Amino acid sequence: MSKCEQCIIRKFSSLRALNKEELIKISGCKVSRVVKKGDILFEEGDHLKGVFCIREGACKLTKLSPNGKNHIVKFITKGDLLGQRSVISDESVNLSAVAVNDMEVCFIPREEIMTSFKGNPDFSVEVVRDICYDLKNSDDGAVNMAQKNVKQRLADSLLYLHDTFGEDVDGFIKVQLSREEIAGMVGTATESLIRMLSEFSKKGLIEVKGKRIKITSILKIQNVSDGIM
Amino acid sequence: MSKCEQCIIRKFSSLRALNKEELIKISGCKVSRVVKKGDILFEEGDHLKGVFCIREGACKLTKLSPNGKNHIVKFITKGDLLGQRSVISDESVNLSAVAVNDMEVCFIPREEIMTSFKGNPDFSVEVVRDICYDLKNSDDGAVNMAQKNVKQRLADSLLYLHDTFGEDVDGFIKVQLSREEIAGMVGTATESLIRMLSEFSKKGLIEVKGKRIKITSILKIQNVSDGIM
DNA sequence: AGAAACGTATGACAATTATCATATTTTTTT
DNA sequence: AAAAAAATATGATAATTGTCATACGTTTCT
Repeated sequence: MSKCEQCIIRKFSSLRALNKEELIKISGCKVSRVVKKGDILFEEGDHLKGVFCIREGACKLTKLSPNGKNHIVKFITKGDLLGQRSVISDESVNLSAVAVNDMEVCFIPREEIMTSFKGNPDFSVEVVRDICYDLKNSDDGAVNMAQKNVKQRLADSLLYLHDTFGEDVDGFIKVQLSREEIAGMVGTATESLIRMLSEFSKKGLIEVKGKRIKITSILKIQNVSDGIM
Repeated sequence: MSKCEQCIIRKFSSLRALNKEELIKISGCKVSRVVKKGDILFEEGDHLKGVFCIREGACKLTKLSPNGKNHIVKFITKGDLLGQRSVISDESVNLSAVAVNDMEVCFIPREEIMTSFKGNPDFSVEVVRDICYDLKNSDDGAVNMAQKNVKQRLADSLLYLHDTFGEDVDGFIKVQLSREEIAGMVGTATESLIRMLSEFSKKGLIEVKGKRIKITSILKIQNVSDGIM
């Protein structure tokens, strides 16, 4: 089993603020686990006993809307921590986490996180910084949802996916989502989403091959997002 | 000048986790200030040098959408702290704060907050808890914005206002907003909002007297919010 | 291989919402 | 108190988006 000290996640998440002793301690009690595509890490209402480190793969954070649709709030990818919010505030999670591809995750028990949080100010500042960043993004997202139309929101979602997952060798976004899932991100009906994807495709903004999507012109998509059409 | 130790705000915000010495120290360097209705506490992009304690009155947190409309993200009222996020993460604010009525606020310099945050684990846990709570609400809000229609969102906004400001003696919500401001909360055109208010009024869900709004049946509004119409 | 199930796509239509024009009312200013 | 400005209200219409029906293509299962 590999040690936390050498793990890449440490470099990019709030864990970077931990000292050697803390890392060794965590290394000893963490549990590694493989999560298959479609598997559920946790569900709305669950009480988490620790945080997940994503070593490989990605998952979506979803929330069941009152209308019965599954809304994708965001994606958590390699190098991210998952579950910080509810572990530290000691509340049940308000979102479900489902793997969008095969994952490899480590589980760090709540006690370890809290001990470091209370004992290591550098760590607590980093954790809060992470959560504040999420809060800022969430507020921005809410404004976009409220003020933009579906076309603009689709543009936003495509840019977000591109940003989060990057491109493969052919320039396609490195994640495969169903049309229904994308509709769930954008907040629209699946049929409407499909139509809009074809429209974007016809206008040469994107190229679609099955589930794979390539952004042909970031600038043009950016313009759509900003309402310049 | 009154002391922080006796201030009501202390009881309801994360400040309750501060000890006597910390409170006395803060008491000594805080600055009280009166903010008139319509005055700006800070604007998108500003770098805050401390947090505000709201002793009296309320302000709206708004964000200018790419479409040029002012979206109201939330309200901060008596007893709340304002600016924690950006003070602790040491980033510029992403929202503007504008007084919706006359306010009385205290300003606590950044250094005081950070010293306590780093030195008093109880306080840092409370602060994070507050921010986590905001994050949870923001995520929920984003989902509602994305998945609900305008009518449902108006119901949500009315319930939120009722919750946040309470009722006056006649049962009207204790805040007066322009139609444009409410439209900015809901994320719709002002004309659409006005129509929907009349519709709610005709159906007996609310009673409208000028800028004053009374919810006649919380249950019915709740049902509208949930899509039961 | 064939059937069933599912995801994707498209047409037709209805419902929702935005926009523009124009009253009407309220508030502010002079 | 009258005039001007701003906010509220309503009608007409267009644009956007959702819903239902149906067809087509893929995947899955036996």
